[in-house]
Amino acid sequence: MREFLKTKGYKMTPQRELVFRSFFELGEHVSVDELFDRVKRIDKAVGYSTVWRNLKLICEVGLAREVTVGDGVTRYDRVTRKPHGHFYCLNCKSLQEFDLNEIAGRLSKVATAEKFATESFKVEIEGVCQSCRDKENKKAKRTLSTSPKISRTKPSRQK
Amino acid sequence: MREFLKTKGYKMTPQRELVFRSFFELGEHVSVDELFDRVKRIDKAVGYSTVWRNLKLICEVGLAREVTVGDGVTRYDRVTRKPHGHFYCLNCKSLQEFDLNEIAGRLSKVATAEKFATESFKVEIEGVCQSCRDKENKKAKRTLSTSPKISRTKPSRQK
DNA sequence: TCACTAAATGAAAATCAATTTCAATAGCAA
DNA sequence: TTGCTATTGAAATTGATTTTCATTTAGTGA
Ligand SMILES: [Mn+2]
Ligand SMILES: [Mn+2]
Ligand SMILES: [Zn+2]
Ligand SMILES: [Zn+2]
Repeated sequence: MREFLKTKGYKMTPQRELVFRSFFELGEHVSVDELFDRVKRIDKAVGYSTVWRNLKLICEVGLAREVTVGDGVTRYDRVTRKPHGHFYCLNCKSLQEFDLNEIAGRLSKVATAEKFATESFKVEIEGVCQSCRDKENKKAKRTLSTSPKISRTKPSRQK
Repeated sequence: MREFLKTKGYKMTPQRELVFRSFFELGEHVSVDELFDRVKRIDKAVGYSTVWRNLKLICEVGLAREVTVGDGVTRYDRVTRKPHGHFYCLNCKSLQEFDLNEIAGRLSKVATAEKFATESFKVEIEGVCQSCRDKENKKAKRTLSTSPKISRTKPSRQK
């Protein structure tokens, strides 16, 4: 890792080391805040901007990609294996991955047909995950009179 | 229109009328700022928040959808005909649409297989559009020595 | 080992789109 | 008309992201 960065003109520092390691431990769909919390648990002197900058760097060198699902918080997704799309649960805000190889093929064709030089795909399915629907069903059984539907309102940017 | 809104408990006002009309005139992939500018040209007394709120309302009543391409600016897309995906040119930031009916079918299958209750799809192809590549090629012919590649850097949120 | 230089850091400030607040205004139903 | 409520516009707030800047540090090579 140190060597890898050195060839690109970057230096290795304890903070960078920690941020990188923490990111790869956390794995998928990590937000800056989540990573910052994680890093702070080990070294509370590390600054937010350091975490942010190193997350950007991880993307810069091609080890992660930004994922924006429209809830106002950018997540960072480790670049591994084959391309994948995301299920985004509007209720619990979780992300699940699904394979994209079949669909990617079709998208490539479309892009070629339209003379578009593809850099990447972004495929997202918004809806409600099974776990949320199960919970909802249980609740519905208890409360037969009213129908407390799952709120599918788009989340506000505020906490 | 007035009647349509009335049934949902909304009132019609000159400002609302103007915002709605302007939105449908502009058509596709409109940002709040763009719409605000347009509206202001006709009535400069209309406030930004009024435009914003009415754009939200247009979505609320199902006439438009938000489109987020990851450049930090939400666009609003008139809901028409069949579902479509977007080409997003990383160079000129333009959006082009492409048909999604074939791909949508596959996505539905994937969602069903994973017990996910789909609400909507979001399919985006990032890359460089033909027009941008043409310009680039012309430039390359003139300047044979250097190679002034198109910047594919993700745009900053700042103006 | 030592000194030098560019890169990196942390705190704070700035930016920016999005959203809310609030007092004043204006639809519209009765 | 009257009264109630939705709507408006300006300004303030929010929350994520990004930059600034003074200081520290990694890596280089004498
Ligand atoms: Mn992922
Ligand atoms: Mn569109
Ligand atoms: Zn869920
Ligand atoms: Zn272009």
